[in-house]
Amino acid sequence: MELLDQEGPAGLSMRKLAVKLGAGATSIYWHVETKDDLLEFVIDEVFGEVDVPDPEVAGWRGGATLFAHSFRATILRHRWFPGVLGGRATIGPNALSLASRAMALLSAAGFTGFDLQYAVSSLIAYVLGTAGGEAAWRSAVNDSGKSTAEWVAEARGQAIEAAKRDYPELGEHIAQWTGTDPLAVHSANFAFGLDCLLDGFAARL
Amino acid sequence: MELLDQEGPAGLSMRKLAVKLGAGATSIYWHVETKDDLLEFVIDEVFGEVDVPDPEVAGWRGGATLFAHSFRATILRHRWFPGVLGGRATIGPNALSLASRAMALLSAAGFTGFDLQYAVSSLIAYVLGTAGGEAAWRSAVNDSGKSTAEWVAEARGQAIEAAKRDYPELGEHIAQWTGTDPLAVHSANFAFGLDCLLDGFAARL
DNA sequence: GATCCAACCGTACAGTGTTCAACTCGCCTT
DNA sequence: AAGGCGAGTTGAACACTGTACGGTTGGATC
Repeated sequence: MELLDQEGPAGLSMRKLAVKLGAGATSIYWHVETKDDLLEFVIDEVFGEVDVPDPEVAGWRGGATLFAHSFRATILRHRWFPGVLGGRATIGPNALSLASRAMALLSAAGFTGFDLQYAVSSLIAYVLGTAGGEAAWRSAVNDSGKSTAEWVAEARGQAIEAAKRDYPELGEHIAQWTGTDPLAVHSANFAFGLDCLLDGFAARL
Repeated sequence: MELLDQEGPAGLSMRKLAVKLGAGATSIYWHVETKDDLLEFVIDEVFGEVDVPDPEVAGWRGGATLFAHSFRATILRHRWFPGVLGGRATIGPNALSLASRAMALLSAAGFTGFDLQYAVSSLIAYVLGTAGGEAAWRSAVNDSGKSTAEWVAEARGQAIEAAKRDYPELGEHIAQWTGTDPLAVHSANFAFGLDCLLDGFAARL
C-alpha cells in the first residue's frame, strides 16, 4: 500500500515489494496465490479505512452523508484504488463489514427488501464514480509536475480551444469557471449529487 | 478494441495489435506516442458509442434516462472500459461531444451555472460507478468459466457462509435473494438509483 | 537522377508475473 | 542423539511486456 500510494499503480511489483520487505522476490508466493490475490488484500484494507457511523449517532441521512464523505476521502487518499478495483469482484471481510453497516444505515431509514439493497449499492456506486473521476484528475495533475493552478489554467485553455470550434456554448460555460478553486468545486459537486441522491431516497420512504 | 473486447484488458499488447494489423510491432509508435495515448483513443471511441438524445425528443428527464441506459449498455459491451478509464483524464472529441449534449439536456431542464455542471457530472459518475461494478461482476463470472446461475449460487453460498458468523442480518438478507435473475436485479438496481438521482434533480428546479 | 521524408521494421533493453527445483532451519518423533 | 518432516525462502529461468534507437523502404519533389 505504501508502494501504491507513493509510486502509483505501476509502482507495486513483486520485486519492489520484496526489497521493501527485505526478502526474496518469489517468497511472496508462499503467502499469496498470485498478484491479483495480493491486490484483493490491499483493496480490502482500503475498505477498512472508511468508517460507517451507526444510525443512532447522526440519523440515517447524516450517517449516510458521513459515510459518503469518508469513502470519498479514503479514495482520494489512495488514488490508485478505483483503477485497481475496476474489474474485480470484492468480498473481503472489510468490504463485508462496510456493506453490513451501510445496510444498517439505510435499513434504519426505512428501506426493506430489494429497495434496501438498491439504495446501498446506488450510494456506493455514486461515491465510487465521483471520487474515481476526481482521483483520476488529481493523479493527472500530480504526474504533470505542474502546480494545480497552472495545470487547471492550461487544461481549461485547451478545452476551450477545442470546444469553441464545435461546441461554442460548452466553451463559454467552461470559460465561466476561471478563478474558482478546483478543489472546492469538486467538493461542492460531490455534495450536490449526494444530496440529490439522498433526496430521492427520502422521497421513497 | 476488438482485442480488448475479446481478451480483456491484458489482451491488448503492442505486438498482438501489430499482428492483427499485419504490421511490425514498433510501427505503431509512428502513429501513437505511447500506449497510454492509444488507450485514450479507444476510450474516446467508446464514448462515441453512447448516444445522448436531444431534449426535444423525450424531454430532459426522458432524455437523461435514455442517455444513462445507453451509457450503461456501452460499458457492459466493453467491460474493460472502467478499468482502463480509472486514473485517466479524458478530453477526446467524443467525450467533449457527450459532455456538450448532456449539458444541453440538463440545461433544458432548467439548470444553469454551477448546478448545471454538477448535475451533469453527478449523472455521469453514477452511471460509471454502477455499470463499472456490474462490468466487474460480469467479467468475474465470465473468467470463472461457470454459467451465471452456477456462479451466483456458489458466490451466494460463500457470502452467506462468511457473513453468517459476523453479520447474521446481512447473511439473512443475501439468502433472501435466491431464485432471482441477477441480470434483472442489476437492471432494476440501476433504474432505482437513477430515478432517485433524477428526482433529486427535479426537486431543485 | 538526386534528394527528402513519411512510414515502417528488427534488434535490444530493462522490467514484469510466475514456475520450479533446490535449499535452510526449527520442531517432533523415535 | 538421529532422523525426518514440513513451513518458509530462494535464485535461476521463461515467456512476455512497453519502448528507444538505428537502419531501411518507397514514392513524391525538385
